[in-house]
Amino acid sequence: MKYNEAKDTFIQAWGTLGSSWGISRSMAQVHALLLISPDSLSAEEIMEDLKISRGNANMNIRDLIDWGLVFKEQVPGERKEFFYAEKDIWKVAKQIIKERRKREIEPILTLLEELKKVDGTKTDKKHKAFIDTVTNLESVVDKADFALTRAIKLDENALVGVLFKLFK
Amino acid sequence: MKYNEAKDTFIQAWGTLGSSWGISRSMAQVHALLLISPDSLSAEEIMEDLKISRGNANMNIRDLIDWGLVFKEQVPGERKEFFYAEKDIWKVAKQIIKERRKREIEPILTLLEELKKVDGTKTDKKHKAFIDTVTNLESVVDKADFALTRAIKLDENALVGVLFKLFK
DNA sequence: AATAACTTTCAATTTATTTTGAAAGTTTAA
DNA sequence: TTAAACTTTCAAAATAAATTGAAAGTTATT
Repeated sequence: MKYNEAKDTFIQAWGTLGSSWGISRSMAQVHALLLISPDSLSAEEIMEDLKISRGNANMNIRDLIDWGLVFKEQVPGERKEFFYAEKDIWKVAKQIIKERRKREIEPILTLLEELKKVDGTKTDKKHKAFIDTVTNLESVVDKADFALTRAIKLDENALVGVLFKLFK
Repeated sequence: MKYNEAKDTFIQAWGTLGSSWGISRSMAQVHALLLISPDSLSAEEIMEDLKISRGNANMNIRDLIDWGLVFKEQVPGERKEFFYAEKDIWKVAKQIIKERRKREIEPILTLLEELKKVDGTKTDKKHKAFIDTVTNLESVVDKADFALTRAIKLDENALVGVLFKLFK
């Protein structure tokens, strides 16, 4: 396979995968492009390469910076900004977990805590089922949260090592 | 908070969370409704409760069955089908991981393996960066896959126990 | 302080996804 | 075997999300 074909396949696949995880296709594609670029790229280059508009490029670059996955850089002698991605995929994964935890897990736990306070009596079947589900859900989310928080403090191999030992 | 308010809040929140993980709002809502229902529900009841069309209800129920999260049941003396969800959230989580692994992780690993074969020489900077990213990505996805495969074989508390020990 | 280089914004548009609902299909019961 | 009960399908419509691009905003240069 030629380089350009492989590159396009990669960017396209990353975009598709992104969509199925709630990340916009363009954002995933900008990320993919920066992941495989040895040098940092300007907004101009990203637009041209992915054939997207200036506004789209700008917005997705900003979002990636917000997610802590992309950084900007000043190149001496150049006025415009250049962007590069964190290349260490384990760091990338940890960063994504960290952000989603903050954006999604925390609010959900707050909500579940609130929902447990619903009015009702033990004898009401619907009330009981509701409390049971919410309580069980909170317990699992809580434990997953704990596990993830610990996992992202480990290095790439340690987590696997731990789980491996458990099954040896 | 009154039961009905809590119920609606829960269903609505679950729908929103679903959207941000690539699951359609309705599908997540049908799931949420079944999770908190003490009894199994007919398509009719689901449609009415969530105010969605027959086609939409049918389709999302089928998808949930495909995902292994919902089951159908025949109620003696009734012609229509009734549906109920797996209530054990740890089992639900394991099932979702299992399905996403099959649907998404496996194809990605196949693709990455393929992309490593791209033509090029060691001296080409772009080629090298591409191979590095793909290789690193494959290594992380592989390890995550391994970790997840092991994790879903554990019970709800064991995983937390393992990670806890590691940090004690 | 004027201009050029560059970045950001956002209303309008396009594209993608979800939902509807009526018709077709299927199953069960009389 | 007919009809009623129920389920599935799918083209059209509605909704939601992403994208465009031109104008406004900002910053650096002369």
